[in-house]
Amino acid sequence: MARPRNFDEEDVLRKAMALFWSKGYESTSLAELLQTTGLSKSSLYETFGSKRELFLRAFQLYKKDRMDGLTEGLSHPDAYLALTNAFKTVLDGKGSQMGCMTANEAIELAPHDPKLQEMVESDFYNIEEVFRQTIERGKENGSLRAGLDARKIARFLTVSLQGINVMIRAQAKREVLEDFISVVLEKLNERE
Amino acid sequence: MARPRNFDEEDVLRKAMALFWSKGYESTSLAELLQTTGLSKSSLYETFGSKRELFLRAFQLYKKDRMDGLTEGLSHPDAYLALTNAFKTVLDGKGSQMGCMTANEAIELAPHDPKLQEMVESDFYNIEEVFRQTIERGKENGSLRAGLDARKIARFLTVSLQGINVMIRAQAKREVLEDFISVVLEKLNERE
DNA sequence: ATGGTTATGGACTAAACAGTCCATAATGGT
DNA sequence: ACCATTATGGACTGTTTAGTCCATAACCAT
Repeated sequence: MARPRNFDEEDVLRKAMALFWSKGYESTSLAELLQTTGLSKSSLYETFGSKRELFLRAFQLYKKDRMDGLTEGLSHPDAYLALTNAFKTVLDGKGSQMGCMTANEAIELAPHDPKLQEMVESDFYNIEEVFRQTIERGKENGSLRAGLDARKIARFLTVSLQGINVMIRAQAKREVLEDFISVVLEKLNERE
Repeated sequence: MARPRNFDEEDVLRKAMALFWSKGYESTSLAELLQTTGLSKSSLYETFGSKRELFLRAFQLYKKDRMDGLTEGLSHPDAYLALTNAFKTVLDGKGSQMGCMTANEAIELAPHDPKLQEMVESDFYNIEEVFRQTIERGKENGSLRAGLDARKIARFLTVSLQGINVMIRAQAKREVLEDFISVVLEKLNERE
């Protein structure tokens, strides 16, 4: 019926995501987006409408990808092992150098962009929730001590993760992050 | 002998700092800088050379100001009280909404700008050091338990602070941060 | 008060920016 | 094979960007 697209939308979104993730929104130019996605200007505008809309869709995809990864990483029945593993993965995972796109946008865009503030906030809340559920599960099956305040510890882990993301992006020494994570994880073990 | 400047250099730097702190480097235009400092273009370029050099000087001033504030906040002889107070101050302090400029630049500029990476890294190290010294002092005068690993806990506090800065900029609910800080501070109290 | 010196307003530039538009290319159904 | 439809390359636009430059203004020592 009509001429077909010669690109895959999700593929393009992932390439755009990597760029925005690495450089931020403002510092990523349309020219760069065109170059790394391989799209022409018309195709990009026809398909996504504007730089901002492209960004929003890329960011949504990031949130989904990351949440899927986190949920899967936390799926181990032993909650302590699950959480330990999740935190250690952050040091060597895919976006090891780039930190977390949500943390990046929390700093770059959230303060002056209500829409993004909301997207960032909801992502942080989702992270808190998946941590909380993991902790509840651990309390139930005995892999974490019963006295833990699940919500409080979940918030502790969520904010801790953002600290790690900042340090990663600043290229902090590995030992600093290892020390940090080891102290964070002690919180899950200690007797009161 | 010659026509005098009709502005105070440090005053201008502080105004520029506030702008860069709030909006980041790229998103702050020269036009805005001129408007809020009141300088003319010629004066700004004559005095500071370029947008980047102005930014660097503003950032240096920020680092100095903040380190002075932190050192003073930690001067209380009781190290536990000193640290408690320092963390609680972050919630209501001056740049309450804007987070920490160093954390902001860690995310915006450090990954692609070696000079800034270095400035950010050294700031984080200085924070770690002032925490460490406070902890050592606490161990000596009995306000903290002797078993603490000062460097490790100092790193824990440093990274924790960056987590808080991200959340503040994302306008996280106060209770989330209060929960976080309360867990962080427990680390200073607990028996092993 | 005049001259040497620096500060400053404002016109100017070149490049980069996001975004628009249209003529043409490529397709698949008939 | 042709038509209706959508995709695309590339020319084009208006704005904003950081930065330059020069003629003039303001000052202070003499």
